[in-house]
Parts: sequence; structure tokens; C-alpha cells
Amino acid sequence: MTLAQLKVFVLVSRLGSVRAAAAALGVSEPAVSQALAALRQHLDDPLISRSGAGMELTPAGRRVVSIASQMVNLAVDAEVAVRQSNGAAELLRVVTTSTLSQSIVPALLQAFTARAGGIEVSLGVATTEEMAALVEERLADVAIGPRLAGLEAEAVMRYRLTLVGRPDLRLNGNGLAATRWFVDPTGTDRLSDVGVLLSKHRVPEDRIMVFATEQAAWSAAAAGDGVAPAIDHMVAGEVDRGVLTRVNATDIPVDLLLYVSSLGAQRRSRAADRLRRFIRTPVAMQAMYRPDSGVPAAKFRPPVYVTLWS
Amino acid sequence: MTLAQLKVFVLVSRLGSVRAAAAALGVSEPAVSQALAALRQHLDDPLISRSGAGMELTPAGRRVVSIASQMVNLAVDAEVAVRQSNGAAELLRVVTTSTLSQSIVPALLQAFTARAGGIEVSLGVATTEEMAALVEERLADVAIGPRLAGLEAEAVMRYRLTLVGRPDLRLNGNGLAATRWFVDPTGTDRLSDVGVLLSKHRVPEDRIMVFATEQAAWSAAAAGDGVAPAIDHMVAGEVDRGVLTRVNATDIPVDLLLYVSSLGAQRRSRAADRLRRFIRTPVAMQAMYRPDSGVPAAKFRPPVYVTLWS
DNA sequence: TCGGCTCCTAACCGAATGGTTATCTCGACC
DNA sequence: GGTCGAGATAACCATTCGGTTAGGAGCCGA
Repeated sequence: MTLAQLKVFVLVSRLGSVRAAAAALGVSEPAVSQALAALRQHLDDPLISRSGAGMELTPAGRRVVSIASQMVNLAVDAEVAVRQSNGAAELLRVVTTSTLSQSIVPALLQAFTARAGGIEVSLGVATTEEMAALVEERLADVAIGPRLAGLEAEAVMRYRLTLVGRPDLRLNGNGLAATRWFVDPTGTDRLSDVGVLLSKHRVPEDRIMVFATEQAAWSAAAAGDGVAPAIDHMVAGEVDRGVLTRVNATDIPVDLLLYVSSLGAQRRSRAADRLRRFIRTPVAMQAMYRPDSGVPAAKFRPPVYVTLWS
Repeated sequence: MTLAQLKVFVLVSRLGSVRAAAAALGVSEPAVSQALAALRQHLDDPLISRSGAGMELTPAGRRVVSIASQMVNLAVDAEVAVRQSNGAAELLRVVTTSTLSQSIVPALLQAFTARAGGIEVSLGVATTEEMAALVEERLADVAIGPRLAGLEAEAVMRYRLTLVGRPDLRLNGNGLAATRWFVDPTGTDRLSDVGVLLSKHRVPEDRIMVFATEQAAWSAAAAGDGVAPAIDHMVAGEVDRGVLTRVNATDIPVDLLLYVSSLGAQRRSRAADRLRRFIRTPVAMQAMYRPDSGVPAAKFRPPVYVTLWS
């Protein structure tokens, strides 16, 4: 029985699927399946099994999840305790969606680290579905994105999701469902803002093209036939320069709220607390709204993390 | 950071020595030292270091011990929870001293398992010093032996430690300190009853001969020049048959109390509770006092365990 | 200063862990 | 009754873990 196996088990039971847990951990599905198998063998109980949609815990499984969850949490505590005793920089692990990880959040975190000393920030990307589980299992300290149920969520800013295309773009009769959509990886996350937009407009799979970054999606829209969702104030420059134009339609643009979510005040780390306080300051607002708050060096962007912390 | 490493660390900090922890775990000393080294490297803190006699925790170490201890405990809980949910036999792990493990305790446990169904008992041997740590760290459920501080201890029976030798034995002028002492492994445990006896009579090391079992020590006493400590009612037969005779001296024989110690009522296992209740019954008393309650088959005596459970 | 005790390190080894890709099995669903 | 999706299994590989024995470093007491 290893801590890794317990962590896997907890995540599987939380997310209700081996696949989802594998994705959240950034490993292949058999890796998770095997860790689970090892734990099952060790404890001599299936713990959790498929049952139609989702999975179901056995009686023993139910008892083990809560214990395992505590253990995983304590493991985190131990590491934090040591760091703290030794005056080392605190570690703040932030998860966010792909879209936000490219502009708003890095700018925010950069301003934060510049202001608050002694905190080391790292940024991870996850789907909306995973974020809550990651925070609850202490695999991340703070989630920035849509409102997450079960966590202490707080609205921090309002932003507008708009649709852009090249200025001379003409939509044919079928409207948005018939044109091509250029999206960043967030588009594949059904619960994300962009995902919601796609399903609301019933955009068929074969019309969606996924790019690694939002910028890449804009470029494609500027060059070809199609539209790209974008955070309004981030494309303001391109629109002004006439490279792109906003496309209006039903429910577009849509005004959205950005939330910061973490565990309750008692259970979250001090660093998480400090970020939450910082995020309400004018400095933070300014950083998030500045369109050119381009990626400042490699500090926040070792490619794009798809995987989570160990 | 593995659970094994944490267990090692907790045990070292409790016993105040790498050697002692190694002995308690039944492994070599470098094994413990290395586990500790791995944990130190992982947490990037020495955690614990030598300081004259004993070892001293670093600030970080102090915080980690308590967390690690909780984790080790939870790991035990998890296994217990699964067993219990599945109606499997509960596991009761008993530690005792070498002397007691040869006669009284096996007889007691045999009577216990016969009476209480659904409990699987295993017996381990440890030094007095280790017993408390083993119970507190949940590596054992119950300790039977001398009174242990910090645990819920309860006196269960009175027994008499006596000294036997061959009937025609003549002690020379220097008395007991000058004769040879035949002891079982408990004699090497300074805090045990026999160990206390040896140091009280200032018996020099080279006069002490250690045998694997108490019986072997008696035989040696019956055959050669020397004395052997024995539990009075266990040698009654030999004395009656004239094979051995009791040797009297200052503080000998000595009347002692046998204690059963475990965690408090809230924290101990149900099986431990049941043993504690059983041990007060006449059936238990009878089993412990019967001299011929010889080792019943291999069930309780796969050689003698020197090592503990994983 | 010389043993001796205790802890640490080195070198090595087998087994378990954690990961991959490829394939099988099984239930849900047209 | 195919087919598809999701989980389990197989086969394989690199790394780590946990263990050993052998030997080195510090610190005490005689």
C-alpha cells in the first residue's frame, strides 16, 4: 500500500472514472488501473467497481476513501510543515483552465509574486471537472476559473467572452453552427465557458479545430474562414488594428465571472489566503485587465503544463 | 516519501536510536539508516540527529513526527476497516517478553481464541523498552508484561519469580554474584524482571549464559553449576520431582504483577478490548496458572518471533 | 590516544513500483 | 448482433525501494 496508490484510489472515487483520474494525474489509463489493482490486491477487496454510468464503492471502499484521503492530505501537510519550519518559500499550486492559463492568470500570478515575497507559484492546467477534486485532495491550493461547488468560491472579476473572425468574414445561412470554430484546448472541456458555448450553438465535432493556444486560434481565424472565441479585452488590440472583428450572435458576447476557489479558511494554506486577499486589490485587477500582459519570459510558461504535480 | 520510511522515522524518534528501531523492526541497522536518509533527502531536512546520548528532533522533525505518526496509524485503520467490512477475522497483535511468550501468554491466547470466535491472534516478542512504542505506533494492539507508562495498563495476575538450581547445588562465599546464571533472552533486556534481578545482584556479564528458551535454561541449571530464574508455578513440577530446587536469597523469590497494556478505550481495536475483558475471567486465570499448559502445537509458536509485523 | 559504540555511506542485489503500448473483456446501445 | 467505450490484463522497461554486507566518520570514556 503506497501513498501513490491511495492517491489514485481517492481520485478515481471522486471523479467517478479511471480515465478521468488518469487525465487529472497526467498519466495513461492503465497506470491508474494498475495502481488500483495493486491496492485491491493488497487490501483484498474490489473497493470500487463499475456500475452503469459511474462507479460504485464497496462498503469497505467507502471506509477506505475517507481514510486514504486523510493520509494523502497529511502527506501534503508534512511537506508544507518542513518547508515552513525552514523558512523556505511557500509553494502555491494554482490550477486553471487552458484559456485563462495563457493570459489572465499568468499576469495575475506574476503581479502576485512580485508583490508577495517568499512564495513560489506554479501553474497547472485542468478541466473544469477535475479542478474541484484537485483542490479538495490538496493536489492544488487554488483553482481559478468557473465557480466550483463544494469549495469556498469568490468572484474576482468580470470578463466578456466574445467571438472574433476576420473582418470580411461572411457567415452563410446556417450561421454559427455551419462555420468553423478555432478554439484552444479549453474547447474540449465540455463544462468550460467555451465548451458551453460550443454545445449551446450545437457546433458539430468536425467543425471544431483545436489549437495549442488562444493566440494560435485567433491567427487561424484572421487567416481563414471561421470564428474563434476570445476574451474580449485580450483581443481589443487586434480588433483596433483591423486584424479581427467581433462577431455578434445570440448569447454572444457573453459576460462571465471569474472565480477563485480554495478550501475553507481553516484548511487552506497561508499562501492561498494571501493570493485571495491580493486578488481583490487594484494592482491585481490592473494586471488581469491589461491586454498586453504578455507572457513574461519562461517563468510562468514552461510550455504548458498538462500534467499535475507529483 | 513512503509509509515505510515514515514508520521508520517515527520509531527512531520514539526509541531515540537507530539501532533500537532496527531491532524493533527486525532488520539491519543500515536498512533503518537508509530509510531515514531517503526521507531526509526527500524533505530536505535532517529531521533528527545525534546529540550526546539519544537523538534530537529538528524543529521540522518535531512537526513531521506527529504527522507521520498519524499517517502510520491511518494506514493501520484502513486495513482494519477493510477486514472488518468483509467480516474477516479481526487481527490481534500481541507483544510480550521472551519469558512470558513461552508459557503464560500462549496458554492465555489459546484459551482466548477458543472462547472468542472470529479473532486471529499473532504473538511477537520485544524488549520492555520497545513495547510501549510498538503499541503507541499501532504496530501491536496489546502488550503483556511489565507496567507500561503512557498506556492504559491493568494488572491481571500475580506471579512469583524464583531462582532454581540443581538440588545439591552449593553456593560459595560470594553468593549469587559468583555463580553462573542461566537465562532466556529476556535476561538481555535490562528493564525486564530478570534483567532487573541480574543488575540488582550485580551479576557480571561473563557469568550470564543466554539460552533460547526458559526450559533450556532450567535444563542447564539442572545439569550444571548455576542458577536459573523461573516463573515459580511453571517449575513446580520439576521441583516436586526433585530435578530442581528453589534457591532463596535476598529479594528472591520476588512477587511480580503482570500487566496488560493497550491504547485508551477510544483508540484501541475491538479485539484488544475483548482480550482485556477475557483476561479477567476465571478461564483466563486458570490457563495462565496451569503449569503444563504446554505449547499447543505450532499454532502459537512458529519458532519464536523476533521480528515484528510488517 | 585508543577502543568501542553508534550512525552514516558505499556497493550491490532482488523485488516491487510506476510507467508505457497493445490487446482482451464486458456491458450499453443502436 | 455489431460496435463502441471504458476498464482490466499482458508484456515489457526504468526506477525506486528495501534489504544485505563491508567499511568509514564522530564522539564518548578509559
